[in-house]
Amino acid sequence: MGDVFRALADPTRRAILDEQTDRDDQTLFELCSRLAARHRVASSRQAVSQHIDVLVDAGLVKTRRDGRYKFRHVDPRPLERIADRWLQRRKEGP
Amino acid sequence: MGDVFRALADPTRRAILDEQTDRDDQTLFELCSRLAARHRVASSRQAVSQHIDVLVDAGLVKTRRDGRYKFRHVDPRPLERIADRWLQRRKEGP
DNA sequence: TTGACAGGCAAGTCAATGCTTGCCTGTTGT
DNA sequence: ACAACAGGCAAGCATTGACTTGCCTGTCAA
Repeated sequence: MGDVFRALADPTRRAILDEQTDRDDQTLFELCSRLAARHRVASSRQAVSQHIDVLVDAGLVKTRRDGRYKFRHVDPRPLERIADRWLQRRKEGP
Repeated sequence: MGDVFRALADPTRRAILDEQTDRDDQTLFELCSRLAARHRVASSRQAVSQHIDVLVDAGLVKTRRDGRYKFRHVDPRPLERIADRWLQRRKEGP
């Protein structure tokens, strides 16, 4: 579970999540070019690939193979319990 | 805003948030002993102090001076918008 | 079949960061 | 006043982690 927090710590990985949330099922090359164009991320293909490994390990990204392509999409479920962890003392009522 | 994610990336800092959420307004020494006793965190006083600096910079912890004591309490507001960032494609309806 | 393409693996480099050590400032109680 | 206590500052060390480089595997189209 700590993997989720570590995965979110890097701004490039957050940009990857942003981009993949905006456009699902991108290939690695497509993701790289869109990261460069729309998020000012100038990382190499290998760097992006390694970031995605971290996101996959954290359970935030799922992959699907199709021939020589590999598609990735965001799984936001691990995020849903993050904020709740320290909101126990929230004021009751609306 | 990226400071919040970076602050949450370290397990010791998450333990500090846990402990401070459980018992508000602790001094540094009190926090250290409780971290050791209840969270198996064996960090020195200076290490804990530096972690708290990171949490303060992220806006997750507020401090209040009272004489030679300094009390700290969690401000969970920066966390409330974290999860929402990547939940845009959530299924609609309940 | 073979060359081009999508992606993966592994070692090495370099900067960020968690932690320690030693010393200093300010406050309180006797 | 002064000793004990709560906390802060700064330099140094060691680990983590992001990124690059070079090469390899597997797939598709001409």
